Amino acid sequence: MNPALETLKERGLLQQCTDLDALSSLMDKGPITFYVGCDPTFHSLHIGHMVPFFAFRHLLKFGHTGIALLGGGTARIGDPSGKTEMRKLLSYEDLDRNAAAIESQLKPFLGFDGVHARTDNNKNWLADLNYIDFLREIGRHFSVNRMLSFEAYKMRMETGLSFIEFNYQLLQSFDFLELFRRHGCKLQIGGDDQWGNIVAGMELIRRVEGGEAYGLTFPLVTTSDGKKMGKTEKGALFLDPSISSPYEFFQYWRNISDADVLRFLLMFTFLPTDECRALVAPDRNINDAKERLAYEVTSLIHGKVEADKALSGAKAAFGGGGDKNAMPTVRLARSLFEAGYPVLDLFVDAGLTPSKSEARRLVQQGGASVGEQAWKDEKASVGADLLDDGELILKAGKKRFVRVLCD
RNA sequence: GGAGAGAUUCCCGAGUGGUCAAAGGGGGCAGACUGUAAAUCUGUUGGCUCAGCCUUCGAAGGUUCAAAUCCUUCUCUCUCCA
Repeated sequence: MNPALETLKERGLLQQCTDLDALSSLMDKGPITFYVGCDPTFHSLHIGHMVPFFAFRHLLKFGHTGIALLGGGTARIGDPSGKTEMRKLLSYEDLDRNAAAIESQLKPFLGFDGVHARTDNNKNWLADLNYIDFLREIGRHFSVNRMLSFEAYKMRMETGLSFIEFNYQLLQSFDFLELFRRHGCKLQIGGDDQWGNIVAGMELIRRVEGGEAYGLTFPLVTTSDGKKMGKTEKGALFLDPSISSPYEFFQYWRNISDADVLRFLLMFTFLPTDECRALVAPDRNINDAKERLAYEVTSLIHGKVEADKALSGAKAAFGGGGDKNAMPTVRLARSLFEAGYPVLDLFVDAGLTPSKSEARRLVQQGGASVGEQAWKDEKASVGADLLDDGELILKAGKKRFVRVLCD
């Protein structure tokens, strides 16, 4: 098999391919152009979105040319694949803003140079489409019977599928066709939920242009307990540091299940395969592997400086040395402590708890610590005497720490 | 356009005049067990000046000593028919 495809396979980034043999020999002959799409439905990507972009980088490394397609046009509709409900329609302004934000998140990761890696936005060709022309030229190639048989729509057949969403597949197929025409793009990669859309695009290219194109999907990333990673999940881990701080980001990876470590090392880092396997060997401490994973991914997304800080902060918080300065820190006025800081207020102000009621619960359930000491009395106040050199460590539960700093 | 059904706390989903801050499940949080893991068990899960009070059951009015529960109007969703 072609080495690039081989790499994707051993990295767990290959779920299905429309014609693996043919694609492999095509890629053997020389660099090809591929694309991956991403709809700007929010102003930040989350880690689940990154899987295709890891594959993107692998393919770049093998000399292929990638296009990251921002779905400024398709996002006006919303992809129904795998969703239970219609997505809220966003304003064009929001979509433009989101697309710009996402592009700037991808830039450092993919290093768009305009030659080997570039972006495009399908708004460029979708926004001003003429409906009648589109139906004549593109719509006639789609069989509704066939579309209805796609797994992607099954779920929505239960809850209802609007016509606008039903068109999504045509638009995505049209994207593929456009990229094929404009840039000779012959491969679309994406999550496995995109299979139907990808196949449809491939077929459209064959019908309209008589061209050969391919599709390749990655497994949908779930955690070993079956939860969807990122995507619809609530506690999605975003790339935007103002939503998910680098420290939180690091901790997410540090705390994944044992069963996921190898898979995630392969998927979300560029460590050599052998090294990934060695890290999880039975004679090695699995926690070291998690730490390495956390460090590597954080470094890829937030940069080495932030990764070092997060690692150091985590060590300080969990008692493995490290640097306290790198722990999540909150500044509070010393005078508040001198006056006696009610614990509940303190926990809220430190951001460990969203409300005083929750702070109260935390204390009552024995999850609160002030300066390494369990704090039992919800009514008591924290005085300045507990400050150690203007500093105080607060703990909520076992994993959430904040270092309070007073001037 | 016609006929029905529905909108409940983060999500799903009970509740049909007071005993409802609202069953149950999911998720979250905390405790025990551990390895900053998983699984399991336990507790907890609107807010506050917390044995009390305040705000929540699509929106606005109304009936009542008392409404998530009854009436009116409105908004939205779904199903069936045309």
